[in-house]
Amino acid sequence: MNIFDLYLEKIIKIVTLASKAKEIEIPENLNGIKVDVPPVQFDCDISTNVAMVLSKANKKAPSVLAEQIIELIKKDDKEIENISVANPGFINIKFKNSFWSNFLKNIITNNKSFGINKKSIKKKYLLEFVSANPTGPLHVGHCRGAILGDVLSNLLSFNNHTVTKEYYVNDDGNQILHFSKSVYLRIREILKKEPFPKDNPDLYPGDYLINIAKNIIKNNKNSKFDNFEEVSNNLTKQSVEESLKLIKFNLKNLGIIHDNFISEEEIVKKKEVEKVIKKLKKNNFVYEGKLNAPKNEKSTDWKERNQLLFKSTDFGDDKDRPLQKADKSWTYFASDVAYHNNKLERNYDVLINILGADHAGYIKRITSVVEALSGNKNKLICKVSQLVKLIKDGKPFKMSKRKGDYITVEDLINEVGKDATRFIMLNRSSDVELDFDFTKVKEKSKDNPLYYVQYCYARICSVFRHVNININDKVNIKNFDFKYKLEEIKILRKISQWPQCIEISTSKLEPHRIPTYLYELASEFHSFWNMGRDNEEFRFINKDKNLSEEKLVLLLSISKVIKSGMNIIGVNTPEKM
RNA sequence: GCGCCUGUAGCUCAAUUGGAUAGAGCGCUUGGCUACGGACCAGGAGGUUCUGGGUUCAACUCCUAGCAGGCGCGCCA
Repeated sequence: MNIFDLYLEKIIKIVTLASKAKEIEIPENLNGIKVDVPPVQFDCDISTNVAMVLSKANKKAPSVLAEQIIELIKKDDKEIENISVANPGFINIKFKNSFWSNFLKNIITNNKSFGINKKSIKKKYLLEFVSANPTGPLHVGHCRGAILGDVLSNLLSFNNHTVTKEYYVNDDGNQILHFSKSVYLRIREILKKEPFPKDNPDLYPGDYLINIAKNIIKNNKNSKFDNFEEVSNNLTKQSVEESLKLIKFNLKNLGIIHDNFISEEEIVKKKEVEKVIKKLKKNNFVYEGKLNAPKNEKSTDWKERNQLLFKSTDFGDDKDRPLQKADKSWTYFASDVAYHNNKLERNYDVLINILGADHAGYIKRITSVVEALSGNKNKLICKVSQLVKLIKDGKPFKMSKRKGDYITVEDLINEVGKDATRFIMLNRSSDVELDFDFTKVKEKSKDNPLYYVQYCYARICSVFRHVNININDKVNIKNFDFKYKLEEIKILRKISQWPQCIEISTSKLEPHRIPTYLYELASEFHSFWNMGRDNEEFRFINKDKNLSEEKLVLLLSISKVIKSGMNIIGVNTPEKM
């Protein structure tokens, strides 16, 4: 039940009817009309700008027109206690108690669907996220995008869309070869006591490779590991598998489970790259040509050559993008083009990619390809998550792949925990860089907004324990005819805004609004709770049984919204803390 | 040089996709625990929303020109 949508429909209906009766003029497009949350100082529940939008067409001052519309609304609606005009022409509405009683009754009986956006058309989404190279466990840098993707998936599913979560495994190309070579050298180190070359920047120095090497030795007792070329194929495959094991373990610890893992190598092997290039060629999006040297400092040794290019400049990219390397093997981009064609062939309505900030420069070319292949500019949405700045002991902490000293997801979960990690990573818009202060999150965990929200839920559970009601049971309420105090109405207003929070988070793919909302709701609750300290009237458990029931319904609705929101962001709501 | 992101209170950030007197946390400061859980609450101080111009009933939000910071800019993935 979205009361803002409800009243928007109502108001549009009222002005449309009035225009038919020649009482007021309306323009063709009524999109500007909105029903919104009024500022707190007005003590009203909803507010509309309808008079301001229609004032031009009626050649009347907004405040004058507003008075006229107020009369129309009053005639139509019996649930309004007070309706008034505020400068420069807003119409503010305050509901009767009965409205809120009905509202609560509605959300308690339909608590599972409260917040779902019922207007939106159900779609099939493909969400690609993480897709980190399978060369080792995940580190903190991967975390933010991983959590963002997972929560977007939850959010879309919550709104009854179909979502497939996919991980693209880059198990082909030079990096994988270097990785496999590193594993080989670790194996030699173990079997033949040959020291691992520490100074080769192409190799992967991390200690986790030793474990991977050990596992592979265990599984290949007959192999001698005498010649890299001989074992390379098999070894690469097994090394990637070992890496994926680590990655899946990390993801599971974060509470993330993908539906599909798609292998780049498989796509290349199946000649899907050739297939898609043929398709693009037919439509003149691929040609043989030369590229200019890139305009950065390290482009001194640039050699111009003829090569296969995708015409991404047709779609607004800076330059056309190469599909083939000098040795005629495919570029990363080429196989990614094939992968995206593969996605398109699986008939999804919308494709979403979650990328780290360091890959943002890649967006234009890949959206261009999807547009070229599908003819639809909005088929692929790329969402960027900005960097996480790690801070330890008040100082920025730089991770270095060369030294192998980076913080893994495992370290993070062990130190901070899944819930705190998810809540903090989500608490900010993905467009801004995030400060992740280790020492703070660990030491001062009481200042963590996660606990503030969880504490709200735990307190509610504690009340229910006192009256011997299981909070998860279906609660039978006989009487819904309650009289609410202003402080309680403030909580009800906040609850009524939950569907809006979901709607905006979903349409903009911005889940950070959810933790923000939950914090605000929890704040309303804690504030009310503390009023019961001085004044028994405000306590939830009361000698007057009817009064207690009224409060318990209110509490229950808060707990339902908190739980629902925490479910979406994938964080627990313990009943005791 | 070009592209993307950011610029809001001392610090870290919100702001319902253009609304009314721009809000929180931390920090500073004054107060509140014999309680339905103090992991909490109430109050105070703190603002030229980076700058200039434009669009309109209305701009933190949109357009434009700048300034500052971050990220990226082979045939690496």
